[in-house]
Amino acid sequence: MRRMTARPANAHQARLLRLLRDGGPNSRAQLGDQVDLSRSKLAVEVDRLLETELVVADGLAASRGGRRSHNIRLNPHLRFLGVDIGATSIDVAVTNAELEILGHLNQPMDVREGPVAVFEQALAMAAKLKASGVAEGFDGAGIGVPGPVRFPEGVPVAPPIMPGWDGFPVREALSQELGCPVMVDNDVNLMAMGEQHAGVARTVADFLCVKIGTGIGCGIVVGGEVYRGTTGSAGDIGHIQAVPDGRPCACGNRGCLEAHFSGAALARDATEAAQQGLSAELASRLEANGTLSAADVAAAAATGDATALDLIREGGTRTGQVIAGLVSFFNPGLVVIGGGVTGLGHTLLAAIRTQVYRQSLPLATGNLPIVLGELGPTAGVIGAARLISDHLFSPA
Amino acid sequence: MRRMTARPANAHQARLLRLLRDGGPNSRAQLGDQVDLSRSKLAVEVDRLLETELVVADGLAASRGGRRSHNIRLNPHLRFLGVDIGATSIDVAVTNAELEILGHLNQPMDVREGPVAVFEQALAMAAKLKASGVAEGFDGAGIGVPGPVRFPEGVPVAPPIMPGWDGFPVREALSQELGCPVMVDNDVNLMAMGEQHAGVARTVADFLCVKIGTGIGCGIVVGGEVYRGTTGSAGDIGHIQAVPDGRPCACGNRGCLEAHFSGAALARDATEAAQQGLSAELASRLEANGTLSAADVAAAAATGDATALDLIREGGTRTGQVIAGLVSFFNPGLVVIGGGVTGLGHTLLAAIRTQVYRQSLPLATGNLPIVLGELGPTAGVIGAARLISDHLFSPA
DNA sequence: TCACTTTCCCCACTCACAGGACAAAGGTGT
DNA sequence: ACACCTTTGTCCTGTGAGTGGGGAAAGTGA
Repeated sequence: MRRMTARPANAHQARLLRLLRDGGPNSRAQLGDQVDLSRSKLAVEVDRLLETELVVADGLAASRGGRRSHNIRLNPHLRFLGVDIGATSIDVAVTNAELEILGHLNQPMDVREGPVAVFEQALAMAAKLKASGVAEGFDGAGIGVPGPVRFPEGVPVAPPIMPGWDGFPVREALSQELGCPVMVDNDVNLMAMGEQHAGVARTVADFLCVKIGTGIGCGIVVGGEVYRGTTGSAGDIGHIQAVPDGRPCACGNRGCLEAHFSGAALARDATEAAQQGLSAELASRLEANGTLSAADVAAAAATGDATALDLIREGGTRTGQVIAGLVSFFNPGLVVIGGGVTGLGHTLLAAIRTQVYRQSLPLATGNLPIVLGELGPTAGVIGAARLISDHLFSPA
Repeated sequence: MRRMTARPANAHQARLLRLLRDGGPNSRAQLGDQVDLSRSKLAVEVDRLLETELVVADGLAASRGGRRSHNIRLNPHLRFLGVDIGATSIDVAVTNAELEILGHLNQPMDVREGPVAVFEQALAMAAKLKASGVAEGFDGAGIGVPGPVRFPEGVPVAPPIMPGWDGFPVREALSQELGCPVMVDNDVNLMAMGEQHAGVARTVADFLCVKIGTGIGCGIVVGGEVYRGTTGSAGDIGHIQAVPDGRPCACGNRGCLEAHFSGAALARDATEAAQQGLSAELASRLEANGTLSAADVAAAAATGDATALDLIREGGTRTGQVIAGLVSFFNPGLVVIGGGVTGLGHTLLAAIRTQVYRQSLPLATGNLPIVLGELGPTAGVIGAARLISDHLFSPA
């Protein structure tokens, strides 16, 4: 099929496309109820959208007590590609225009191998998804990378954990390679957008999305829009000092949150504990695999291992301390916890909650839910699809 | 003179009013250059504004090489009242529509005497200004209070340092009393708006404005708009933990920033140091006045008193620690330091800068100015006037 | 079958706005 | 002083967006 290249010609059309994306197929009449337009005007705009083939007519809707309405839906052939590049793995997914995942692949991959190798891998995964029949081509792609991004240009800037990525023209290169529009953002921002679109944050305008993976980052949503900061590094909370004169961190300071708790730090602590004989459970796992990861700690905690539980609780407390500060400052309506370590589940969440509710003022925490992300590993790719669809579904 | 009651009828008129407010009197032609409207349309809107008497014609402008243009300016009789209620004093000022201060009064007053007494005082000061001839009445008033505010209703909520203010209908009561529209906001937000309008933050979209007075608060500006948080308590950074297991704070926790550094804490520390004989300078001042304030510490520091300098430096370091975290999180384009303790001047600023530049990542601090507020005690009242003028200069 | 509802299409009418023509008012060079 | 250009303000008309009504089409329920 020929790829879509049309864009909405005006704000009305953009509005309609987003309604169809977020609300699914809809009758003309129902659309009319949601946008403040006269019936005639609505008909004109819908007809124009039909001409561009961005939307298609799709049979008749159920009657609401009178003449049945024609259903309108986004073109079912539209396909978005969502790529979420983590520190140690790549997620690639294909969605339709309603951002429903049609196919999803995950592969381990070290981001430090550099942009060329990583994107070769990602494109191979995309090709595999194509071959499986869920897509014939892509109308747009969203890319998440684990570091700060100069958003308008789609270029990573000075990413600490991604040597070799600084200044790599991700957007341009992939746009060329894929032959479709591409948008690039920080992976944490995409997770926030994912949870906002299809997860726990659907109804909240201002919230924080804390992603604890290999590192720690925080997506900031203000008034329904991702806030990226002056240089695109907003939400970089991994290097906030959590412990005065604490552990040395790769960034050169001491006591950074990331140095005390993160996927990497947790694995290191667990290994140390196992070697010191503090936990038989962890020690046996270390012997079995040769290394320990956050997942091992989660598993050990699930068996009731006291050392593992302590590690999680202490990490949660540290994280909670930092989040408490952010809550006082930002007064969000919701805090979402996500990322690789969500496997640590309730133990972690409880520790974070305890610390936040203890340290922040009642006015800010009074009605503040702190919850785990709902979408798990799909949050990033859904957010990526959402990113590019927001871009494409806005007036040209 | 009859008070203005008109409001702009549409977004174009609102835009023009704001241009005239921020840019001063202007010719019709120059306005046309700034507002992407046809000359005919512009003429119509300007004529309508002239009819409402919100703006007046004002002679001829200088020639730009052809026929001279007529000057347009906001009605010179418009008057806004700005009231900034601090913890220990009240500032009241009258501005014209261009937000230039025409008269300004300051009086000590303890906010804990309650809203009735405080507003009686504030209204008396407003009356005094009227009597001095700078205003015959007010077309709008902005009020700043030192605590969180439910912004749409203009009602303080659970203000820690203002017992008796919780739920007091400030906006409604003052609107009745003054007979003009009133908007109420947190004093820190108003300071931020003041610095944005007429101070150091004129050209910055995203910045933080840290006010260190009796307490510590932080105004947050995102995309040129003040961000207030879900419940209006955003920016309440005084109770972020700065010192683990530090001093007990009135809020019930330990180690809050405010407990370690603020006007109140500084006065306490200085008194203690004087009593312990650590500083002859402070001791003599204590003997002279009976009490010590932040201003005494500033004066002592100016004479080179080591103890006073140490107190300031330590406080600046603490504050810097917290700000460093906020900078990592928020990635602002500017940090403004203001409030009562700006008298501590460069010593404080240097300590804060050192700490922030040391603790935050280069990407966030790379091009981050940290400066003192430019407007001093007038920032609050200018911000208050700006608040109400923003309200009045928006489509009804 | 009939009365009623809902949806959809068509058309005339309103209104905002742009943009051109022109006059008024001022500069600039000879 | 004069011709000529530039800028500004006003008037007027054309255009295109959008509204709202009328009525046909298509359905429901009694």
